[in-house]
Amino acid sequence: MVTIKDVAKATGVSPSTVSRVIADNPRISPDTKKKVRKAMKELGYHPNINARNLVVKSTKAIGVIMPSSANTALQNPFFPEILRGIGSVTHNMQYSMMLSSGESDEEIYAEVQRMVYGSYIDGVILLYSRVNDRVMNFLQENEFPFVIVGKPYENINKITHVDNDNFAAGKEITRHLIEQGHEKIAFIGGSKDLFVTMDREAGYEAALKEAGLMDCDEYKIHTEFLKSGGREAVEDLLALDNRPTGIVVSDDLMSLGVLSTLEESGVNVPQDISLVSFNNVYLSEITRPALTTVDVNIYELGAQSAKALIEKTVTKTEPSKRIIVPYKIVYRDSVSKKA
Amino acid sequence: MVTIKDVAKATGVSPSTVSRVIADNPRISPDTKKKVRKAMKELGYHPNINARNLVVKSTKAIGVIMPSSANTALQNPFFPEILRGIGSVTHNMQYSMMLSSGESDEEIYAEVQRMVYGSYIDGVILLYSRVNDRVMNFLQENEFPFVIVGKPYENINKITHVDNDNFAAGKEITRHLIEQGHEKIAFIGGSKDLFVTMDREAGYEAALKEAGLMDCDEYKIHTEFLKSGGREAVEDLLALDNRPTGIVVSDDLMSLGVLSTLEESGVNVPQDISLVSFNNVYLSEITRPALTTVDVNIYELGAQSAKALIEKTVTKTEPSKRIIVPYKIVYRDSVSKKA
DNA sequence: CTGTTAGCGCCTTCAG
DNA sequence: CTGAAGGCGCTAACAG
Repeated sequence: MVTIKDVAKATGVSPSTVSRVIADNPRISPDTKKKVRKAMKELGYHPNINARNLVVKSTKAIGVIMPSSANTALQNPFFPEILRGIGSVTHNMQYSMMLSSGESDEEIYAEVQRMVYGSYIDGVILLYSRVNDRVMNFLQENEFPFVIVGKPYENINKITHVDNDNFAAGKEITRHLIEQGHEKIAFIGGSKDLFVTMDREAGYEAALKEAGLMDCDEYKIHTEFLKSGGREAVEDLLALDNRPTGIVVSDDLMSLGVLSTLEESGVNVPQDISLVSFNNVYLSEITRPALTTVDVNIYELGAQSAKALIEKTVTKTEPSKRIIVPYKIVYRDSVSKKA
Repeated sequence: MVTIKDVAKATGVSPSTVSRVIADNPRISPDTKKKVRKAMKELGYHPNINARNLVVKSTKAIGVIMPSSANTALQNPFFPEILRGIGSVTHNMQYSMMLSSGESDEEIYAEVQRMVYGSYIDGVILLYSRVNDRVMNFLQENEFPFVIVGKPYENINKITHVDNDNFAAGKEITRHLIEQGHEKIAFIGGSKDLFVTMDREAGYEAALKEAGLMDCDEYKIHTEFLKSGGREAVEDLLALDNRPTGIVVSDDLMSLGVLSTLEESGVNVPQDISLVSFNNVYLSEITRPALTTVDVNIYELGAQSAKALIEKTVTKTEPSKRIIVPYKIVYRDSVSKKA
C-alpha cells in the first residue's frame, strides 16, 4: 500500500505538505501542488479512509435502516426505489451507504448499535416510523444524527423527517372516487401503528364527511402491506351485504393482491369496483387495469432525507425540520364512472 | 468517547489486556476478564472500528455492486431478493454491506476504486457478469477478492462465481412446453452480452433439437430485462405469420410485460399461448395467470456468494471455485396442453 | 498470565 | 508557504 509518506519522499516534501494538498489547502504553492499530485497519480496513491476517519472522526458513510421485516420489506418496490433516491445523493456527495441486514427487531437494534458505537457511520436514515421505536429512542438518547422517512410519533418538531402530506393525498384521491359518482367507498390500509396508514385514512374520512357520505367501520380494513394482505381484505369486503363500489388502498403492492382476488371472484375492475391506490410503484402501470394512484415521489423522499441527513452531520447544529415532498395523482384505468 | 485506555484505567490493567479480553484471548485469567468486561459495560465502552481496521487492515465490510443501470436494476425484484440473501450471511458473520450507488458505468467504476483503494471493504460481490467488464478487470489486476454472481466471460476457473445451471434449466423448462404438445416455441431473452441469456437460450435450443422441432431465428428475440422489453418482443412475435403457441421468457419481470401486452392484444394465456419464465420472483405468483417459472433460488445465490467471498477474504489463499445453486421448476397456471 | 513498546496512515497544531 | 512532532484508538510482538 502506498502511503502519504511514499509520495512525500518521491516529491521531496514532508508528509504534512502532502496531506495539505489532499485537502487542497490554499496556502500551498500551486507549484508543489502540481508536483505532489503528479507523484500521487504515478504512484497510484489513494488516501486510506480508516486512518483519516480515525483522526477526523467522520466516516462519510450513512446507515440506512429498513423496517424490521427486512425480508418482506424488500419485496415492496417502495424500498428499492427509495434506496435509489438516497444513493443518488450519497453518491454525489461522495458518501457511502451501509444497508441494514437484520431481520428481527432485536437484530436490527444490535446492528444499529454496532454501526453507531463502532463509528461505522455518521448518521442514519430510518425507513419507517412507528410508535415507540427502540432504534429511534436509542438514536435520540445518544444524540446521533438521524432522519426518518415518514412522520415521527412524537417530538414532531424535534425530529427531522421527510414525508408527504398523506392526509391531503388521501382526501384528494378519495374525492376523485366521489366525483366519479361513487358513494360506497372502502379503505384498505396497513397496520394502525404506522403513520402513513393513519394519515391516509384520516384524509379518506375527511373526504367522505365533506361529501356527506357514510363512514362505516366495516368499510375500513387494516392488514399487511403485502399482496396477501390485499387478498384477505377483499374477502371481507365482498362478504358484506352492502358491497362498496370503490376502494381506496393505501399501497400499490396491496392493490395487486386486491386486484387479483377481485378478478378471481369474478368482479371486474373498474366496471364493478373502482380502485385507487398509493405510491405509484412501477408495478402500478403494469397491472391490468393500470392503477390510478398517488405518486408520492419515492425517489425524492429518499433523496431529500439523504440530503437533510448529510447536512445535519456536517453542521452538527442543523435545526430539525419537516420536509414535505409533493405528491401527484396519476390517473390510469382502475376507476370508472358510477352510473 | 470512551476508549480502551479508559477501561484500562478503571480496571487497573493495561490497555493491551483490555484489547485481549475484547479478542477473548484464552491466556487472560477469567478473573480479569470478568473485571474488564464489567468496566466496559459500566463505562459504555465500544471498540472503535476504524482504529482497529487501521491496524488489522480489514474492515469486515463487503461491497455489493449492482449492474450499471442501477436505476432500472433495482426495479427488478431479483436484486432486492439477492440483497436479502447476502445480508443474511453478512449479518451472521458480523459483516457490513456497502451498496454501490453509481448509475453509469463510469460512476460505478470510480466508486469501486474508491471502495477498494480507500480500504472501505475487504471484498466485492459483482451482481452481474458481462464481457470484458472494466470493474472486473480492475479487481483482477489488483488481486482484490471478489466473486461474481453468474458466469464469468473468461478465466472461468480462475474466478469464483456462483451460478445456476442455466443451460439445464432452459432445456428442462422448454421440454415442459414440448411435453404439453407445443411445437412452435419462441424465446424472449435479455441482451446477448449477458451469460444468463446465452445459457438459457442454448438450453432452449437444445430442447428443440432433441425433440426434432424447428429452431428459427424469428422466434428468438433479445431485448431489455424490463416490462417494456417484454412488450416490444410480443409485438414482433404477434406480427409473425406463424405465431408461436408457447414462449420461453428469460425473466419474470419481462414476462409481466409479455403478459399484459398479450392480454391487450386479445390473446389468452394460457389458452392461446403458453408462457414459461425464469427466476420465480414473488411477482410470478401474483400475475394472472400465475407463472410457471424456474425458481433459481435467488436468495441462495446471494447467500452463497457472500459466504464464498468472506471465506476468500479471511484465508487470503482460498482457491477459486464454481458454485452451482440448484434450481427447481414451479408449475403454475401459465401453461396449457396443446391439442 | 500481563505490561511495555511500537506503530497502522493520516491530520493538525506549532514553529519557522 | 512548509516541516516536525504528537496523537486518533487499537493491536501485536516482545518481554517478563
